[in-house]
Amino acid sequence: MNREIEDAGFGADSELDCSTLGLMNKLRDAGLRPTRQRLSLAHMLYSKGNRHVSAEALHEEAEVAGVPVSLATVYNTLHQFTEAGLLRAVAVESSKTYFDTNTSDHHHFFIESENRVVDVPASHITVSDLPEPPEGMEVARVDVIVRLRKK
Amino acid sequence: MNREIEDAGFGADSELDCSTLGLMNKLRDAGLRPTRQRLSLAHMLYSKGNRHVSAEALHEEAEVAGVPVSLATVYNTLHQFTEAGLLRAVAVESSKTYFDTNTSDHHHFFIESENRVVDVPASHITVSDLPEPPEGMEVARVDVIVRLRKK
DNA sequence: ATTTGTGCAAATCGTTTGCATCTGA
DNA sequence: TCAGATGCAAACGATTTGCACAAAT
Repeated sequence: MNREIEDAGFGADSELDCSTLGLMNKLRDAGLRPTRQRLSLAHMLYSKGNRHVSAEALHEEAEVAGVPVSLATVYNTLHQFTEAGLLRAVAVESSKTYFDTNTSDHHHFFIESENRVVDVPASHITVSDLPEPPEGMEVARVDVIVRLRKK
Repeated sequence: MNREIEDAGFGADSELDCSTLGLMNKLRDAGLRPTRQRLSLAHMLYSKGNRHVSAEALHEEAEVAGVPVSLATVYNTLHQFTEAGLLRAVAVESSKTYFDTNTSDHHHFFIESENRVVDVPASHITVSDLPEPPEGMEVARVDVIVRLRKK
């Protein structure tokens, strides 16, 4: 087991905490090999509370942290995580895609002046009187985006 | 007045109906010169009920209709219209921007399999218990997107 | 005459892809 | 071993921009 962790690229001075072990299982469960890059990215994503990151931002963060990952791999990883249900893509504005580490039922504030996304617990917004979907269609998800501007 | 309309590029066989006159005023009121291209685009946008178009789609539509407009002008026009409150940008997925000719308070169905947007009257969705916006912020708008998939 | 809009082509931005190379089970 | 992952650079699609030309007031 220790061998495995070593192989994954965590040297003697790295934290070999249960969070890392948890991540490996998280990835395995999702059918994704716990590679060095995926573990690093997962670590950055999930060890700081709920986050909303763009591919570009995560890539830079990795560089700063001295973790060599190509941008293409960041994109691949984000999409794989999303497909696996480990992340959720948030569509706030049609230019950048934001990935939300919070996959539970909730909504979003979008602060337009800062291009920043903030979670709003689902319990704090009630959507009712939803109309019937057209024939043969069903509701996949309801996204509520509360756009905020400076007062 | 008729002169003006002729200058705007509407020949003898064009419909010089009040809809066109209305459009000219609509543009003037928005502080936009009623040029040939803007009038044509406005006409395509507003004479067929509520629509959700992408720049690319509108550009093609113009070409088919024999109205020569460059794609850059279509983009410019759509943005100008949006700033003027004549259109509303809908963010459904982070790749294409859709422009909605319905600027009144309402929400959207998004049919993922067809990349199609459909209006839902605001009266058919109730959003309640909205949380307090952070200090110094106010709600600019609440967007509800009901994502549909084939059953 | 002066300001504003238009078209084109090149530039940019975010994202995806092809392919040779490497790595984990 | 060998399917699966990575990196790089080139390809891509949507959108923007710079600038010469044309049209509107």
